[in-house]
Amino acid sequence: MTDPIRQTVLKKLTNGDFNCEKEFTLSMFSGKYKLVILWELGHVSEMHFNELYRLIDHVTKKVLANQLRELVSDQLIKRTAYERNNQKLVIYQMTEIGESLLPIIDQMYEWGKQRLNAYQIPAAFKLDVAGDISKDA
Amino acid sequence: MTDPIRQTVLKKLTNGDFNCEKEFTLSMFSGKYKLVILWELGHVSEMHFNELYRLIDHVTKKVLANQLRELVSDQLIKRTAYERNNQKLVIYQMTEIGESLLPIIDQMYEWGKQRLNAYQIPAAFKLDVAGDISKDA
DNA sequence: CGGTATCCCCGAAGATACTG
DNA sequence: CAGTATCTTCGGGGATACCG
Repeated sequence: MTDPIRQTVLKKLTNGDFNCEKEFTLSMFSGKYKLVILWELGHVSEMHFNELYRLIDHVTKKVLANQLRELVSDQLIKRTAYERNNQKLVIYQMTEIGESLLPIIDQMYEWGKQRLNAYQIPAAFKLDVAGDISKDA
Repeated sequence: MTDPIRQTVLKKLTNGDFNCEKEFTLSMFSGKYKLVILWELGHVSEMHFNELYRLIDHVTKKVLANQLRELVSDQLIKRTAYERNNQKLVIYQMTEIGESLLPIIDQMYEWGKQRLNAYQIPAAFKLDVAGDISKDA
């Protein structure tokens, strides 16, 4: 797997499934948990599989593994395996390319926050969000 | 239908299906043709249904109607029906809220362009893109 | 710890035909 | 012109169990 861009994406490109480069960008983070993963990895230097697994509500290992695999093959994050005390460990961390995406994600966060505030979203949601990395209480 | 936010989105909000406000933002344009629609409407003052239909490759009327309906109910675009010479006409145009999303879409366009250039995407795609509203030839 | 392997489901999108 | 109405397909994601 030396492909610079994920196979499916390439296929879509050649098929003309993307109308434009913005759809290409969209495809980078359109998986259900990709934004959270990028967000979290954008705030710490590294993370283990199970850390992410525990952090992200309701995700299954299979799906998480999948999202991570795609993010890796899109070169937004990188995976490093090593060993300590006969224990196999793996860390995930952002690449530069992944980091270059963070400003966009930040803007998405801000836009959503503005918009949700404007409509007084039910407390149920606000509680849920409190678990996320938001500075304001 | 006086709902400020689309039902499905609202349901997801109350269910806690969104981990964060960035996922909410994502849901605004994650339909297959929403980015193009917003992009096009962002560059002209208004557009008819069939103009969009002809402009967007491979979309079916059903799907286009669906995407438009959701964009309307998310208040990103607005729909106006009127009559001329016994002909029913409809125009779609951006709302202020929709326009506030354009900077993000622009950034997505730029990011994708950078990234695709870095990998010399096949000419087939570049031709496809040429049909889009891009200033550079 | 860091994943696979199966089986299943559901909803978005496609194909095609029709309408006021 | 601006859509509906059906029927079908497809694949991302969920549930659960197992593995080195």
